[in-house]
Amino acid sequence: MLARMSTVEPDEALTAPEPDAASRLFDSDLGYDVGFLLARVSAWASLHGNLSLRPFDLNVRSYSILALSCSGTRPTQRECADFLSLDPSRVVSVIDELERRKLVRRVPSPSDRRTKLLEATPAGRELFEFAREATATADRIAFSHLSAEERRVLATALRSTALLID
Amino acid sequence: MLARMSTVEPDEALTAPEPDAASRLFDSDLGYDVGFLLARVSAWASLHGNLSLRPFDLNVRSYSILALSCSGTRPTQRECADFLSLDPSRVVSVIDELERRKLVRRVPSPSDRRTKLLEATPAGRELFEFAREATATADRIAFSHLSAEERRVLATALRSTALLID
DNA sequence: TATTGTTATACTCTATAACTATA
DNA sequence: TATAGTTATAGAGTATAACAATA
Repeated sequence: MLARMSTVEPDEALTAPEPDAASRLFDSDLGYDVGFLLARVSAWASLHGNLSLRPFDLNVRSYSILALSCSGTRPTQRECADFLSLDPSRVVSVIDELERRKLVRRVPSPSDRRTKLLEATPAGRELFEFAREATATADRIAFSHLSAEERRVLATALRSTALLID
Repeated sequence: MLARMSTVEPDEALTAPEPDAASRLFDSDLGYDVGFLLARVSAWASLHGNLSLRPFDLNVRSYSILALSCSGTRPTQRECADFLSLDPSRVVSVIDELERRKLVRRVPSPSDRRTKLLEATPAGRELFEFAREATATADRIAFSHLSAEERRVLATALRSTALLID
């Protein structure tokens, strides 16, 4: 990313694109395909999300569960699985790890003894605040080439789309 | 998606959100996290991309290779692997399948006998045109809740981001 | 010595099914 | 009978390493 930005002269990039493969192939139909672009940007965001969460011994998955635990809504494990499009069996191990680290608690539901409500501990909330700050900073840098208005439209467009799909 | 749209009264959705988990959890920090939203929308786009490509016996991966083969730039397998962030060993089997179906050809490079250039056959180009039309239509429907301007900004923001990352 | 395409292998991740305890 | 959480297992998907041909 930075390598490309620093080696390409701005006006040269506009008038005489580099002859390397990436530039050539980005001129193909695929380079304008929203699905392809989504996959590429999403994979990159996930990669760098994991990198920025590494100092906290978290990844995008455990961070997501922690975030839901901090939401104040005390979601069930099933709700987390549905919301994150994960199999319930895989949510178990993530929570196991978070609970082992005393970041979240499984609280028995008062109304249904089968279900367990998820709740962050004070330590979990504290770690989440730091982690959230770190990822937010990383995101700001990652999308710093966009204008404030473009970032706003991108975020709202993604959110409204995510709300529609099941 | 459609189920949600049809069961929620518009004004009710604005004034009194449903008490179900998805709505509640979408109000959490995670529901505004660009990385999370990207992952969710991207996964959904991939799923429905594969569905719309099924009539052509393609998936998003083989479609991508076919698209690059139709670009007129005759990319090498290595270039395809780099551009699609795939391991070269996995590109082989995709091309094997496309070549078996006589949709693409491996053309020996005149300048380097190690490399093989990728080229679509007339049949491959024809199939690609149909497939491209189908996915474009699916995308139009998938993002029909966005205004033309929002779609434009979304596409350009994703493209400029994808161009920056390596 | 490095690189392209290829093959074979090992490993991780994920989906599936089964189990318990509740409802 | 159905559901929440859990466990175990099987399968798919992926990364890794090694190979021959060529640069």
